[in-house]
Amino acid sequence: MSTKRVIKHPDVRKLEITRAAEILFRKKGYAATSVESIIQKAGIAKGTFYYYFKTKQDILKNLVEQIATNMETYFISVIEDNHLSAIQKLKKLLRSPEKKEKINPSVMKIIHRPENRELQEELNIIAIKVIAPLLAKVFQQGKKEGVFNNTVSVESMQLILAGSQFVLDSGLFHWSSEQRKKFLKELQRMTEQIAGAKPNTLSFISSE
Amino acid sequence: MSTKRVIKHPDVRKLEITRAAEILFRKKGYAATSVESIIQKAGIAKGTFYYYFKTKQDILKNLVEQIATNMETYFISVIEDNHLSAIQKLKKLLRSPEKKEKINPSVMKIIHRPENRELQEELNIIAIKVIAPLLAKVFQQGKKEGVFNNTVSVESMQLILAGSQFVLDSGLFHWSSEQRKKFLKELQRMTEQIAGAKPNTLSFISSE
Amino acid sequence: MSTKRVIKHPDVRKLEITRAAEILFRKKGYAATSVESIIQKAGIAKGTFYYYFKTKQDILKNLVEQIATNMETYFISVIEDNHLSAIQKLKKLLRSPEKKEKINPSVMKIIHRPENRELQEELNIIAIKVIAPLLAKVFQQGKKEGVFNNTVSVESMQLILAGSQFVLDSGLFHWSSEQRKKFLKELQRMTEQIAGAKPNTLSFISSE
Amino acid sequence: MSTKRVIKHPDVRKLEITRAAEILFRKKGYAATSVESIIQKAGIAKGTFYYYFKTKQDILKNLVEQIATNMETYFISVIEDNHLSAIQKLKKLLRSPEKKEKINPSVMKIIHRPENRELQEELNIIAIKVIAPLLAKVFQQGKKEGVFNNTVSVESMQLILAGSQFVLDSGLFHWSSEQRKKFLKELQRMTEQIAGAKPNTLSFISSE
DNA sequence: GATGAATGAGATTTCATTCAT
DNA sequence: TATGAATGAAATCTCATTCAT
Repeated sequence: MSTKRVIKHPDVRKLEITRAAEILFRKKGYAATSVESIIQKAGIAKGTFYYYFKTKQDILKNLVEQIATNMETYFISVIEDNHLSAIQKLKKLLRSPEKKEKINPSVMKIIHRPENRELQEELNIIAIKVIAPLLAKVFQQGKKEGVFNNTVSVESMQLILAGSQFVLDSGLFHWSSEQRKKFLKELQRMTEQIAGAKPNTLSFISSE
Repeated sequence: MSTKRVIKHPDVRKLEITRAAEILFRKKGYAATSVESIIQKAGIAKGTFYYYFKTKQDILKNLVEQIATNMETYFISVIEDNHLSAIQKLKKLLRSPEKKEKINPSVMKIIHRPENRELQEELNIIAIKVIAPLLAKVFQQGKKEGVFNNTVSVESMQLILAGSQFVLDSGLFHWSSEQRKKFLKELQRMTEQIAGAKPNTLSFISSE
Repeated sequence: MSTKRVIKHPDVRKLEITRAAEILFRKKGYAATSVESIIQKAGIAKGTFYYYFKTKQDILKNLVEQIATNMETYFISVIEDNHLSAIQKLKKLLRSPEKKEKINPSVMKIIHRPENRELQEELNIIAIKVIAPLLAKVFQQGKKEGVFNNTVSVESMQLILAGSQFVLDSGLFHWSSEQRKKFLKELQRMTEQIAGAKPNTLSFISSE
Repeated sequence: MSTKRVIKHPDVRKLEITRAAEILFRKKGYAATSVESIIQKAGIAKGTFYYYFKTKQDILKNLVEQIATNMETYFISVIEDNHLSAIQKLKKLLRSPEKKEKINPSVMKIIHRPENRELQEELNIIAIKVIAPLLAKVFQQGKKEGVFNNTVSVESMQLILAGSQFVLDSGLFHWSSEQRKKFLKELQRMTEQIAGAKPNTLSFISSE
């Protein structure tokens, strides 16, 4: 029954466990994911889990911090790149595969639940409070570059971001791919209207 | 010691239990609410709960159906009222106290969780699929009445609805009342831009 | 496997569980007694245990309070009986079978452990702080009745009580019955010396 | 990150671990002290602990044997010193700082617990069986020297020893310093009465 | 209709111990 | 000698659900 004891570098092991947990959290939610299922997926013993994480909550907190840091770092790195135009930055930030890896809406939902209230702060900061202002900055740059006519307020940015995330990325709705395309097209149009851009300036939004 | 057995009309009893559950679900989430706490709040015995509801899930399903029906009925009643202009209808639908009672974003969140997957359909129908198209209809009426210049697509409506709900009504963010006002103002402006309305046509959006 | 569900009066059930726990606590100590073993001895399911007691600690606390109350009540009842002489009271208090049932040195030891620190107060009150003063009172009565020549201070009483309890009743030593007799004889002599009584006035101390 | 591997003389290392364990056992009890906490206090790795001690029990056994040997050696060395009078010996044995270091009531309590039954014998020998008889011998010497009138039986000695230890040195009671003084005074008086000594012959008992 | 005692599967967590390096 | 990652049995506790009354 018992497999041989395999020793790995702590960082590797910890990452493996985190990955296993992440997958399960996304699939079944935090509460419905048992530590038992995590260790089975990770191929470790119960004790190993608790060697790396103090509690089940702890692994969630880890996950969040990781994502938060990743996201912010990535966004800032793009924004501070002086070689890029506003449009180029938006492309990178909104639809690039790099971003896909970092943002993690389902984990956000987990965290937002009242029983994880202590972790909310963290998320307030990233998703809406950090990312949206950073995006608003890029739109400002766009206005300077003459590609947008309006100033986009941080609040508008937050509303748009939240809306698209909830409708498109939350996984709560099961849209057909046509419906999805329609949504992205409308999102593009809305954003162009709000920013005062010429039609199709932001066409990359709707091309997945 | 033991409380007297109190016999009530089944419908009354059932409603009482449902109300107790609703309050707790909103406050602590579905998973974190124990049947024990529900019966305590409702002032009944364990067995009584299971006399009225097959399972814990069952009471949630009940709650959803109830809300869904209430909401849809209310929206349709307003929309079908031929005496009202588009603006009047929007006022009633978006900011009236009657609506406040019926829409229930926290229950929606409960339901949307993966472990309650069977209940999602229901909510897809109401929140985004039913309400948004109904609102889009009213905007269409508004265009006919000459108060809006653009057609507002169902999808835009859904994005705006989702965004405002998530940011403002989810209870996940703790905005100051000024920030809240700023959001509502921006929401108003965004909606006016999208609908192609004159500034302040939809001022009621930002007057709580 | 599963036996039929047997429903009993809560008081009866609670007492049964308490008794089972008491026996195991005495035999193996508090820490070494698992809830599992308690429920097996009591013939109940895990849940039933936690239906009656919030935690494992809780049943210990219960036990203590029970003993404390019993003991004090009994001692006071004897002391306030005006028909009895000091000697008669001491007989009743020190060696009667009624007392045997109430005092419970092994539970006292459990409680005195540092990890149960919160429960110590309780015991300070009974064993040393309550009982010893009550006994000292009886010795005072004895002096008035002319059977003792010395006043016995509360502190002396406490030291004697503690010593005899630790050596004889703690169960930590495994004395032969002769050794035990010798101890009781010496305890008798010591007490007589301290109280200033004629030899064998307190002979009942050494006659089990 | 990882601390350098420090190599020490085995005896030194073993002593360090033993000391760490002793402190923790006294503070929190044997069961409540984890091997983890011991290695942390000792600044070593898990494996190192198990290199020096077979099991957790093993370190306790070590501790006991050490204490037992120390104590007995010390007592005998004092008793066999022909230059000292009985009173001088008692002074050394009962209240000297050397003794303080060697006797160890809290470890005794640990050991006396039922789950450590195998270790009890050891302690029966020291605390009550070895020390008390040795003290009784000194009282005998005192009688020969004319300073005591009565023979003090081993059993009386054991009762007094146990009582004073339990009440005063167990740490289970939190006496004020006045109460403590009162106890010592009464202990002195009791002992003098039992030994048949003139008042204040044993005054050193009550002078800490 | 209503009660609440009883259930038991399963969840989280602890910790003494092992073993590959 | 020394390390610390890995183990897994066992402990405590939760809670939706059942059922005799």
